[in-house]
Amino acid sequence: MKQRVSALLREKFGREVILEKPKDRSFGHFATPIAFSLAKELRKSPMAIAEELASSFENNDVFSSVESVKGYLNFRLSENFLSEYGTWALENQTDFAKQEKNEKILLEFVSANPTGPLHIGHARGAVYGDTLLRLARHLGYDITAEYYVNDAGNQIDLLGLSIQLEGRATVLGEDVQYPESYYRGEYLTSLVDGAIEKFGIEILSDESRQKELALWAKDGVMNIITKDLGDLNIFFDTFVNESSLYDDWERVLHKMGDSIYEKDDKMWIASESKGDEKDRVVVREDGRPTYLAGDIVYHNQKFERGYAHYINIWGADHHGYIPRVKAAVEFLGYDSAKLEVLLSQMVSLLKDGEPYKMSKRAGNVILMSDIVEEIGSDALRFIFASKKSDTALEFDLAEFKKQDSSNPIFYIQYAHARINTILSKSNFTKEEILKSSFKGLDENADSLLFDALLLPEIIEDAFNSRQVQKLPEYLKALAASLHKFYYDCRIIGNEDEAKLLKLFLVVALSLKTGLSLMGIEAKDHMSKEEEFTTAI
RNA sequence: GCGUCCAUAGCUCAGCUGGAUAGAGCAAUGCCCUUCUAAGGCAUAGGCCAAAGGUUCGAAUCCUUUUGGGCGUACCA
Repeated sequence: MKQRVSALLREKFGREVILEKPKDRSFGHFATPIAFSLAKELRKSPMAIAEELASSFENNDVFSSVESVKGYLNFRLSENFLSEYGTWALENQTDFAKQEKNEKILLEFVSANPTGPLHIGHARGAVYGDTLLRLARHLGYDITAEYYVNDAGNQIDLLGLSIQLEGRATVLGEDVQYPESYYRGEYLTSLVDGAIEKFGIEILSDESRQKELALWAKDGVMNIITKDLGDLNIFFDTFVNESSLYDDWERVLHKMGDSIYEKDDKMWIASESKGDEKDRVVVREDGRPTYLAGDIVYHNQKFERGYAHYINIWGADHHGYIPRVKAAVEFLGYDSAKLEVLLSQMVSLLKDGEPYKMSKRAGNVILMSDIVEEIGSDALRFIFASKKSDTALEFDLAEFKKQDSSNPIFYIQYAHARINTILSKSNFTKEEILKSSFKGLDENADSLLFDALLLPEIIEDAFNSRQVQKLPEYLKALAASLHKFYYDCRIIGNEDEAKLLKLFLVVALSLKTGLSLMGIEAKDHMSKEEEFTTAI
């Protein structure tokens, strides 16, 4: 819709025209301040220019009116245009708001270490990534969702140790000495049980078998992680194991040539020359690769797979890591501009005023699965998707648990359910409704139709700007328009009942499509919990 | 110290590539169910958009500085 108008104006004026949505619908559907920018070069007042431009728009299929107000050019879309578009949308529901971008994108997100269940901070990145994924798919991108599994390195050794400690303390009843860092949590008990079953109880005390234990255990942890993600409707296309990449190490080293050098018995990458603060160690004196080494092979492998664009979603605490990875990509001979790193900021959770410090190594984590259990996947997804991902978010768990009108997901679901209820109460059949015309709608109805048809622009804008919160913001506003319309205008029995129902079908389509892009299923009915009143 | 992100209503947050009177939810106050689910609607109140400069016809938005925060600044991930 906007593209159409925008293209029309571009053709007419021979330049890109800024198109905006006026705050007040009485100004029209779209507006442009173009007269202000033309004022200088034409040496005329914006008002005069706007007047001239407005009067040049006669006999137009798209606009019913073009007016100049205080230098702005305000456009009102014609009934014909809106009506045809609305009808098209209902006839092509699955294609509504879809596009064919046809670009191959690799989206890597979550990638939490396979050493424990996901916590609330991971959930934010997961929701952000999955929402982007869904938006991109809808826009026709050929996008792959990938999870990078860090199944090599210190954290894996620590997993083996942690299982042994847990087992020795709880099963063998030993008085164990805990080191400074080790994992703890309920999931370890089931791993201990599984390990005993698989390897026999002696594995708990054999330090030489820690690695073996860990490599077995990480698969169990990955099962927990993918199950938790599945509960949030998040699914990955591919998993890449860090451990599988090191066979390639020699070749990748060679590929980077002089940018890798040896000093003090260690291997370094000359990342400082590419904007990093300093050069970094990639292989230690004892031959063990650092974390960065894994990322170098991994990114080489990514680029060799040949995508047009790469998106990584990282926790914001890794932001300092971006320059060195980009440097490595450059050294490998690729364009680091193709690699886009998006950050998912910290989530701080309060509970009765107590701040929770989120650290995976401390025992005191808020498990994502616990929150999903308490408030549900829909509410969690909605709240995370509603906030800009790159700004810190703080919320109180107590507030989060409320399941009333303060929860916007209920508000939107209620709007969708309302439409469904009215449809089922109407005597008109779906065919009759679809056959009726949008023409002759009053201003409020016209405005609602326009709002509902705005979804395609919102989706494209949300993805292009990587600001997924634009979608929930839009859905909230559309639901509000629907609720208000519903209150003001009785549908059943209205002389325009069929066409109003058709209008509602468009609203429902946008709500449903929008929700599905957030991984939320639109509800047709809201069941209100019975309130029992005590008899006196 | 350096890098980076941020600062908008009492609270949690929106505010599109600069544009018409600064927005929502919660909390507060007052209304609206003989009417399609009141999980709803309406109204009131609440703001020197952290501060100061600058660019512009026009700034919450862009630039600089200051103040106050988060995060990073590892051969940890």
